This record gives sequence, C-alpha cells and structure tokens, in this order.
Amino acid sequence: MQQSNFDDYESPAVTVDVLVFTIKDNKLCIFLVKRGFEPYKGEWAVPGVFLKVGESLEAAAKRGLTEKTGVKDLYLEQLYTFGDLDRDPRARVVTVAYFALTTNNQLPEIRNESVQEIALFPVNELPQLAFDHKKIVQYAIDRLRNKIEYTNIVYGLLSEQFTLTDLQRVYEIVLNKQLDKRNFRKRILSLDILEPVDKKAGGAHRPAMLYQFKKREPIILD
Amino acid sequence: MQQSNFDDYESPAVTVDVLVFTIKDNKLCIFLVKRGFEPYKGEWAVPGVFLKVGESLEAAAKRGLTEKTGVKDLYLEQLYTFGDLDRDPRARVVTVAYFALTTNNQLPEIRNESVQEIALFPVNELPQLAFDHKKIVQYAIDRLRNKIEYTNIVYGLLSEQFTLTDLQRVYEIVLNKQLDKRNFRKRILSLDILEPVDKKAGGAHRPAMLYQFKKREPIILD
DNA sequence: TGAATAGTGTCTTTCAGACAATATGCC
DNA sequence: GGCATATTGTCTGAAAGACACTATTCA
Repeated sequence: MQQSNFDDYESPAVTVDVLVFTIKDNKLCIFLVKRGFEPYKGEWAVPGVFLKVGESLEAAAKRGLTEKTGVKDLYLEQLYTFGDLDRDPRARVVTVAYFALTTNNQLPEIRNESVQEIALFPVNELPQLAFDHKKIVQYAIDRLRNKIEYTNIVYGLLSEQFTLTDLQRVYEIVLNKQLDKRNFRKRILSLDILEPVDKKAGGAHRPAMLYQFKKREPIILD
Repeated sequence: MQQSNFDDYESPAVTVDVLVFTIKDNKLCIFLVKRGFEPYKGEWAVPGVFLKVGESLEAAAKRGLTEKTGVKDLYLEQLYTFGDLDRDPRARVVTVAYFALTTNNQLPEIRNESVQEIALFPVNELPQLAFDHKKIVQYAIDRLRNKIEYTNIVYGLLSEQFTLTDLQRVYEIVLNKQLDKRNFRKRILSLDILEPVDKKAGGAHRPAMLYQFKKREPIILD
C-alpha cells in the first residue's frame, strides 16, 4: 500500500457477514435472515453489517451477531474475504466472512427493520440464498469440518459440562458420519483437553461421567 | 448484508497486499519495496495496491505483483484480511493479504513512483517494516510452513524439472530444519505427485534423476 | 430382571522416524 | 582409483482403525 492520495480511488463497500452455527434437533444448523430490503428482498441470506470506519472487523462481526440474531458467540474466527465483481447487483461490495459457533439455538426477536424474519436452517436443508451466500456457507462448513479434527473448537457447540456420548454425537453431526465409540474415547481422552467433573448426569439409565474442557479457548492440537 | 442505502456509511479504504516468496542463495526470501510516499516514507513494506471498484481481489493481487515487483506468480492464495483500526495513520484501511510463490528471483526495474527501491530479503533478516507488515509477514510464513506439509504448493518454488535433492533442499529451507534423505524420498514418492522425466541432470558427479510434478496446480494431499 | 446406556481392551495395519551401506558417474 | 553425489531398506514405536463384551442404573 503506497499511494498517499486517498481521493484518487473510489472505495468498494465493505461488509462483514457472520455465519453462526449451532446444533438443534441433532442437526448442524445455521442462522439465516430473511431480507427486508432490496436486492433479494424476501430471500434468505447470511446476516451481515456494513463495516464502520471506526470499527474493527471483529467488532463488526460481533455487532452483526447481536444486531441481527441476538446471539452471543462462544467462538468466532475469520473465514475468508469474498470480493467477486458481481456479488452485489447494486455496487461493488467486498465482504469479510466470519464464522461463529454457539450453543444458543433460541431465535431472538427481530430487532432490525432490515430483517423480516430470523430462522435456523439445517445445513443439509438450506433454502435458496441471496448473493453468493451459498458458496460462503459451503466454505464455512468445510472449514468447520476440517478444523474440529485438529483443534478443540468444538467446545463452541457444547454446554459447559457434557458426557463423552454428547461429545461424540456433536462430532458425528458435524462430520456427518458415524464414529466408533471406543476409538473416539481413546483418542479424545489422550488429547488431555478434557477433565472429569465427577458429577453424574441424571437420566433414565446408567448415568455417565460428566466432563468439561480444561480450557474453553482455541487450541491447536498436536 | 442488508442495508440498502450505501450513502449511510462511509467506507474504509481497501488495499490488497501481496507477499511474494522465492528462494535465493538457499534462503527463503520475500520481495519488499521501499516506500516513496508518506507515511513510512523510506521504510520497507509489503507491496500493495488500492483495490479498484471494477477489479476482483485476485486481479488486484496480480496487478500489485506486476506493478510493484514485475513478478509473474506461479502460485497465489488469499492469506487473511487485516483490519485493525490503527494500521494506517492516515485513515481506516482494510487490507486483504495474498501470498505468492515464484521461482523468479530477479529484481525488476522500478516502474512506479510510489516505490523507491525493490529488494529481496531473507525472512530471517527482515528490516523494520511499515504498518503492521511484520505481523502479516509472520502470518504468511506460518501459513507456508504449514501448507507445504499437506499440499503440493511447493511446486511454486521450483523450476519445472528438478532432482529429489533439489526438492528436499527447498523443504529444508522453508521449514528451517534438516530432513532425513531416505525418509523424505520415501514419503514424497509415495504421494504419487511426481513423475520421473528420465533425463539426467548434468553435473560434476553422479547425475540424478530429474522429476516434475504431475500437476502444477494446488492439490490437497491425503 | 429386563431395558437402556456407559464403559472398556486387543489385534492389525499404517505411518513416521532413526539409522548406514552401496551404486554411479566424472575427473 | 578417488571423489562427490545418488540411491536404497530395515527396524522400531506410535497412532488409527476394526471389532464385542461387561457394567451400571433405573423402572
């Protein structure tokens, strides 16, 4: 970045989109909003906000979360920046996409006139999406599937205490495949990122040991 | 992204910075430019350009490569988007960083008045850098070191034909550690991404088999 | 005591890593 | 023949994957 005269250039607009994932009814779901304005009015889209000049990217992502979905995130990470020319029919818009994981799968009240409706969609049953949002969602799912293999970010999809069966179920839902119970437990416990809480879960049958993450912050494993 | 009135928002400026890596004198090096304008006039920086409204991010990255360093890239990938508030003392600037790999380590003529000088620096002997570019360079090096472990992008640092010793040397330079010759060859050949060219390299002693990549395009291994 | 879930161990295969001797071409 | 580089295989330990039975609690 060298040029010193800013006025020589017309700037593209910058937005920050947030892909919020959660688990509901044993499905990996994403928060989407139904647009209240043109373009794509009435269509479903990933929630997003315009970046303000006095606001960091991450702050904008958190604002988008709160303003549009009411969700407080547990895990937030920058995904990718999408800047194709024809993404937005109105003008040139570059969007910095973030993805977030949360255990809060309650739908908030709509707090913004730009949004007609908010809903959770299973990622396998997505509606038609505005802009290039289908591509962005798929990119995020791929990232999530990769990243739970070598980090501990799955904590963002679990309440503080959980059984190993709960944990395995989350992995199976995200990866969309079944895992062997013994191998899963062997591997997870060998990572040394969990600690038993020594309480038992109440339930209809044999209670399971409860665990929690030693640290609920991102760790790269191995 | 919902708001439909663009004029409600003042846009941050958007730049695209390009981190071009190559190997010279058995060192991993990066192209840097000495700035011709304030701020940071006379300091070294990563080459970059303002994103034009009618230009895709990748096109801007390629333009930056050519305008500032004359390099034609072999491999180009988006790195990360940096948007801290205080990155640029003049105004709010969001930069989308790309990193590129090339075998061309010739210094081009300076073709742009915003650049006083162009030079290659070994990544272990970096000068003081303008803006937050030190952080960005480190981020790119980390990405490169990770990514040559599970992709074939090292092809961007090698001429079309090379010996296994050449290839091993590149890995050792990038990773900054020595590798066992037998294990390296075993692993690389088992990946099935190389093919022998059946010529021999001229040299002072026993000639080595020449290889080339079956495909010189990004592949994720395993 | 039956139903449902929790919890556990062995064997095999694969991959990474340590390690050194022989082969070839050129001078 | 001497030198410099190329090329090759075995052993060991660790991790991943296939696979099935026992233990515990509650109704």
